[in-house]
Amino acid sequence: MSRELAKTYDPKGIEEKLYQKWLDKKYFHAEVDYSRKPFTIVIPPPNITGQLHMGHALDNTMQDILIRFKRMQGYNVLWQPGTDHASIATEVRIIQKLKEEGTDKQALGREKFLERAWDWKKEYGGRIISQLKKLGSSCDWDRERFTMDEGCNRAVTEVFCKMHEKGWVYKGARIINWCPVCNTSISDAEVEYQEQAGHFWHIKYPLITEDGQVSGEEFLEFATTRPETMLGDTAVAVNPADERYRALVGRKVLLPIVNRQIPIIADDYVDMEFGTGVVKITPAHDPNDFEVGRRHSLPVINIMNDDATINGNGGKYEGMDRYEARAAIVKELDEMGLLVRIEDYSHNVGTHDRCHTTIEPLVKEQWFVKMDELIKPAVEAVKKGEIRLIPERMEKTYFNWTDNIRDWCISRQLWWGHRIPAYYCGDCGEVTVARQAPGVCPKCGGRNMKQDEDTLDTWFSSALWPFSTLGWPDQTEDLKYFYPTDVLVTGYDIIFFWVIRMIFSGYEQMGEKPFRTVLFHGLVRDSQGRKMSKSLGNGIDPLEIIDQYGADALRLTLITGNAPGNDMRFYYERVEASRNFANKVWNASRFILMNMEAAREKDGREVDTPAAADLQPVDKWIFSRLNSLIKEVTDNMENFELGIAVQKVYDFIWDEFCDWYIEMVKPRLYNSGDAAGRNAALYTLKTVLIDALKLLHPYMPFITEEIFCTLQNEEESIMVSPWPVYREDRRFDREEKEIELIKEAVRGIRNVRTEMNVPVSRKASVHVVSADARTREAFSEGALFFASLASASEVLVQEDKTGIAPDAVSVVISGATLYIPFAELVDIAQETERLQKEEKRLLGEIARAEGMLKNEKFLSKAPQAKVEEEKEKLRKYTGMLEQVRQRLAQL
RNA sequence: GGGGUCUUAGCUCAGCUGGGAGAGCAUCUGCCUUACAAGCAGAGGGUCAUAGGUUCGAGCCCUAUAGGCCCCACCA
Repeated sequence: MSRELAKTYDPKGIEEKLYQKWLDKKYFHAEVDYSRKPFTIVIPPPNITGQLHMGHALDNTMQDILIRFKRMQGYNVLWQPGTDHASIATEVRIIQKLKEEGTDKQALGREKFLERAWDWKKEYGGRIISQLKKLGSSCDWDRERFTMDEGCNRAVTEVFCKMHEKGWVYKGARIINWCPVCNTSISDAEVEYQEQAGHFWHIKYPLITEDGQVSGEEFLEFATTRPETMLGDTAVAVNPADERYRALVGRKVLLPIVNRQIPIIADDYVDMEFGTGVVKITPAHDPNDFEVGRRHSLPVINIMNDDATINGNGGKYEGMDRYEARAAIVKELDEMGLLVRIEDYSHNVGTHDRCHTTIEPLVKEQWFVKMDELIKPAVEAVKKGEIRLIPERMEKTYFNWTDNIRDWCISRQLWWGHRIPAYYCGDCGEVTVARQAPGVCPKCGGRNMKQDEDTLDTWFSSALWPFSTLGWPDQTEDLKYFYPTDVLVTGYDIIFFWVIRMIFSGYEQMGEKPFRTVLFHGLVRDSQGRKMSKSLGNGIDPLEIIDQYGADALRLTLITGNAPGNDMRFYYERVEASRNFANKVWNASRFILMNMEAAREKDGREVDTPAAADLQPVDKWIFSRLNSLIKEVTDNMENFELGIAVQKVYDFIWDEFCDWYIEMVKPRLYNSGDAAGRNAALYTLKTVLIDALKLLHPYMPFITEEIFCTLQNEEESIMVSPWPVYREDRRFDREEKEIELIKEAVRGIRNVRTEMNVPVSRKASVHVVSADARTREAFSEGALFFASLASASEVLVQEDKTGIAPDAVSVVISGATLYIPFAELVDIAQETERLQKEEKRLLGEIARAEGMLKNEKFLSKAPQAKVEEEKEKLRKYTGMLEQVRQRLAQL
């Protein structure tokens, strides 16, 4: 920025220029350095299919704030970036594209398909990275990783093999969630339950009589929401305690259509209270039925193909879609007189969270991770506080999951992902899990080895991210130095998918937690509180916001006015407010620069450190205020209270620094012939501004950098400048109090003037009357700015009321009374009314304080400091009341 | 069914470990005061969902109730 500054801040151009500078200077780059303490964050790797959305913007802003804060504090910070191959999401997109081209996955073949996927990665994988850069993210891009790069692949294989050796990765035929559209199994976490209106079909099966005949009279009635699954029924169950059916247990019913005799079994799973107390059991297509089937050694009859059409076990329904079959079967049962009735029924249906297809529970051979042992250290870690979740309530969600955990189905019938390192011998059928493809079967020596066709759940590799990115499975220096990482910032929506899995993986593979703290944020919603989504078309593109208002404004908007873990609504008005703040900072800086320039011309000197005696009480006041701010903001940030911290900086800059301090020093800058005094003021302005900019920098990196460099007239970056620290020698309690008193006086006078419709331009003299010498001195010292702020033609400080017109307007503050003798316009009645109002207010205050102080229990139980505080207030208000009453008496 | 969370000014939300209710936007009134009208100076506006309880003292802690949102869960 040149010394000539535009009147309004325009982030365009500036942001790109500065980001390039930071890159050129390698400020983001981290190297192992044992002389400094590390601070590490691994990025939640965005999907290569992704475009930057508000959620990313929020997530990455938070991380960047922590990273920049810690960097300035002197930590050796590493923000490890990278992207995720997003197995299923990417594969679906490519399939879509193929479809548009009139071809499909099968026609292309695995190898060609993967080529296409890598092309995709090449083309779009970098897009989101460049978008993160626009946001100002200070990631170490030299270390950018990808979940399917060489190192991550090795990590995945290593973990799979190790856990297999341990018996924690196993293959088995279990009931899994099958997506018939994506044609793959999915894990429990990927199932999304949706309330759907459906039907309850009440059906009856004929009983088989004692002598093996189909009864024409006796039936067993039950209800189902999925009649088509009857094709795979292998039993009918009742509760063992159910008197109604006790005699029937052990007998059989005829499964209509299929004409199979199936047993009536007793199992506790059946709820006697629900429906007729009879449940049809389809082990192959219902998780509960599967368990029941295992307990009773029932056959498992799979009736469906992978595309959810009925297979050969469905007899004449073979080839029919599951819903077609449902209708046809209901019709046939009805014709057979076995359909009792149909009831409307609303129930939860499991759907695939990607495509929202109703999932089909199927029994299939899949790979699983055994969870019961693995999860233990992860539970302990959070229980013991070794890993801290913010906000704390997330622990409940966490434990809710860990307490009910089931084995994790990790194999996917997809091509884009980490192929499972299991090899099957075509000769003897031996399964070999190995880090390297075995050329021959270790059992029979056969050469007919084939690798498992399946790939791994995309979260399998994400779970290793905190250490795979640092070089694991090699024992690298990076790993030793940067691991465990410090903070993980992420949305609460992926706590199950990712956070928990990283935690147990960290303990299992590294023997150590992956991070100390998890900082959760909520969702960014639209202005009506709806989730931003493509289908609703209500998404707001962060890049457009950046383009229009600047990255700083966007970042500030996302961070303020919301508590950790809470969802927030996105309003343009709020971005405007943030933009306005940027402009405020810009203009305050412009003001200082202009005055520095003026002083250079007028006084022929640069701003330098003034003699202690040249610093006035106002200067000490703002230093003292800044000092407190530094302490509070630092504390808040250490405690991850990012929104609170920046709100304080905002208030300080706008209210205290701009609206008060700058206004207070103007007379000194403009009028004083005293170069030393001007220098002291400029020094204070500049010094305070620089520290305030530093506090603001993590939130608004661009504008703060631009101003910082201009102000110092040098290239040094604010992002590597030291974070301000609290200084005892900049604490000025007395000056703070005195300036606050003057502010109170100014506000009082402005109030009265506004009430009386006196324009600012009409000056009047102000008499400050106080019996306290120190107070008089304070007003005398501040007379110059006090006059300008209070529109006073002159300020007369005196011990008593001598020489003050009896009809002067008065303002009572604590410890002083101000008199403004307006020559003509004082309306006695109005003035009396005003003072009476004030009297009433003071009486209220006094009553409150007295009430507390008269309360014995308050006096004995409240902390002494609190009691003193109330006593002090009582004294203050009593004094003020006395003044007001005296004044009233005069009128 | 279990759990979480919210209910604070017209709107959107802050309010940390309990000690006199805040911000932004909106509204109203003055101001082009030589950094900023994306601004300045003022003003109005809240029984902090309801009912109890704990406490000297409750927006904050406890219990119940009402309403909203979210997550989890295999009731066929």
